[in-house]
Amino acid sequence: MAVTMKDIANDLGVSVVTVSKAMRNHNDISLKTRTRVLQRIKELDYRPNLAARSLATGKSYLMGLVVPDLVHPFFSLVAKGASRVLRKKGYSLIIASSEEDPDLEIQELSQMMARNLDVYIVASAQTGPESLRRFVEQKKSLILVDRRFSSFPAHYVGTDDKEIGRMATDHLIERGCRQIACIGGRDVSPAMDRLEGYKHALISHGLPVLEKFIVTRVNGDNHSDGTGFEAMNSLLQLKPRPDGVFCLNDPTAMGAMKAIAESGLRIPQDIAVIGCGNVPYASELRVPLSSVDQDCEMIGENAAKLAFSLVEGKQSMASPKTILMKPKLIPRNSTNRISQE
Amino acid sequence: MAVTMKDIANDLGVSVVTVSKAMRNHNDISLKTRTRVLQRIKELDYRPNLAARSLATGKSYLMGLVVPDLVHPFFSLVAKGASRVLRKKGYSLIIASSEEDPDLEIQELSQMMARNLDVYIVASAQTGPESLRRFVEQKKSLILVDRRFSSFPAHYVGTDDKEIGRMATDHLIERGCRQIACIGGRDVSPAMDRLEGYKHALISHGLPVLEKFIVTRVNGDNHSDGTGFEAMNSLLQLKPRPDGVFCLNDPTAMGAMKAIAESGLRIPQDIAVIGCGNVPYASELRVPLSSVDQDCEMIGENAAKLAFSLVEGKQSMASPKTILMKPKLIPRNSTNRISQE
DNA sequence: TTGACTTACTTAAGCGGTTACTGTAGTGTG
DNA sequence: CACACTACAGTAACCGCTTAAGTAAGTCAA
Repeated sequence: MAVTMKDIANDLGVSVVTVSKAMRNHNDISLKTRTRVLQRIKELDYRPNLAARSLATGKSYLMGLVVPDLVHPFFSLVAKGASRVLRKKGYSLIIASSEEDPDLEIQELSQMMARNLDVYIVASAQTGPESLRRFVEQKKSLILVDRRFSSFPAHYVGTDDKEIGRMATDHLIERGCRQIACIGGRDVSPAMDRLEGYKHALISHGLPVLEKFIVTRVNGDNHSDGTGFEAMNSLLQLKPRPDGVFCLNDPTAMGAMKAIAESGLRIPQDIAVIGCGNVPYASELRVPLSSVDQDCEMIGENAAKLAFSLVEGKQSMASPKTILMKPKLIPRNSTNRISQE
Repeated sequence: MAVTMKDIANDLGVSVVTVSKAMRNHNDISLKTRTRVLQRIKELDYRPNLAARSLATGKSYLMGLVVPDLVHPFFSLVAKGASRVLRKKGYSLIIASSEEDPDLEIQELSQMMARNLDVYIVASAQTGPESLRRFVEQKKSLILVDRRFSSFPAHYVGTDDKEIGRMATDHLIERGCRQIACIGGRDVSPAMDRLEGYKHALISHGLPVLEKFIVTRVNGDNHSDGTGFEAMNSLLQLKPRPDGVFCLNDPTAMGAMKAIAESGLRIPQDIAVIGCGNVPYASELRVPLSSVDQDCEMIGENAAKLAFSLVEGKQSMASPKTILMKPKLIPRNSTNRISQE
């Protein structure tokens, strides 16, 4: 069996409580004793049993992260950012993937609740906030990332999605596009907000908002599905054809680019394409893809930092905080119409 | 506070032990009592406190996964596969990233050991097995994935890397390449084995193994670094120039393709390129990349299954098991010289 | 020199479960 | 009808750690 406090206490002829206190720098232990204890701890390579500590303190020193898809770079970057912050404070991260399935998400969260995690960070696949309410009821600390719900007050870390929509659309307009389509997901807050930004940008440039140019699909953010490809193919049938496409995320943009390429049209000369998320391999695609960067790692970092302020009682669930990253335009060849005219 | 067994016991006028036994289908509880207990459990949405259970049983119902880079699709797919298996059995997964730093890896593992995880699954960034020995000494269950160490007997789940090397090189030869270079990592077992397979394939086709055609770098498996790019640039200086390149992994291949493209040469006509790992976006790259698929998810699944057989005592650390996936060639345009002759 | 404080440590209790042992009806056996 | 047996439930102890409440010795001012 592993070394316990008892072993150390016996070796040194003190009580376990003394060991416990010495270890955690309580101030009613003499320097001499503390030194002896720490010395012995080091010798035996002792590490406190966190399950026991958790039981005694009611804190688990664990945070949970539930994402819809671990393989999507967006979420793995969020995980990486969060992980980096937690590590420094001796916390560990339990990660679960909901595979975009609302029921599975709830199941994973239930599992986590049995472990009494200190904070739950969730990029939710729910269509509404109902299932999440019981968190708040059970006084659990919940932080939403990426996706939020109107009329559900909760801590949130994400990106200024309206700004993303504006930024991407402005960029296409600036590059000379006038028939600008939009492809993306549905029902999730980032998609809705980006779409709103898109419309706003069109209007403020005096361009019409055409419903036929807007294609939304459920789960439009997945590598494996053909959302972008199919949507683009249907857009290519239209007259006039779009000369620019804003894809609400990069995987969709990849599908769209494929469709354009297969139809024999050129990117960006015939149709310019811009995505969002700035996946790490955006520059290596068939045409290097312009995208709007969201600084995913910072989203993770900020979520973790917010998590700590919840644990430490500096923030409460009662007054939800919202942290929005500033998006950043990364122009690449897929919208480079000026130099290639 | 959350519902405890005590609450249920009080409500029903029985002892906590009865509740505990009923919950876990012990056979010395009457059907009637069991039903009442389960009923009440459901009503109150009770979930046993896993920290307490862990303390009492010595099992944590947690498995740990340490990978060098969570954002690399290979490892996130492994995580996904493992996660899927664990979920079904009520286990959770603690994931940590070592960022390819051996010290950080040890630190993360120490953290995990404090939680008494049931099994540790590691894609190690160590250069040797020394630091891992203490696991075996402390009788911890350890499973290595992807990378292993000679002279360190441990459970291992990976791919038949020599076969990968043979397969990729054979493919290039079959496509007419005769000057075949190889770019990849160093010091890690997959790289060494694939290189061996590469040499073996050349030899068995009567082709010479030229050291100048073999470029190895430490940490050659990272998106952000320029290993593939730099290595390819140096290869392009050689006379005769290689007409085919086997990159030990896809990110390296992406760098190599970039270098080739920038030099004005064509893929695959002038130089064919094949990678390994078959990243999800391989088909969307500037030239769709031929690759050798490793079935990463299955690696994760198998590691998790092996983990359970360790937990259940069906396997022991004393007789390490090795599970190798069969690699699969996925030809794409980057080696498509026949139809484009 | 005595009571009031400190300082440094210990004892007791409990966190929420589990396991091993005990006890008590009811049942069947010879 | 005494006996052993089975079925069911309860009691006690413990997992390793923390917190709160002692306690004993030393320090100091009046």
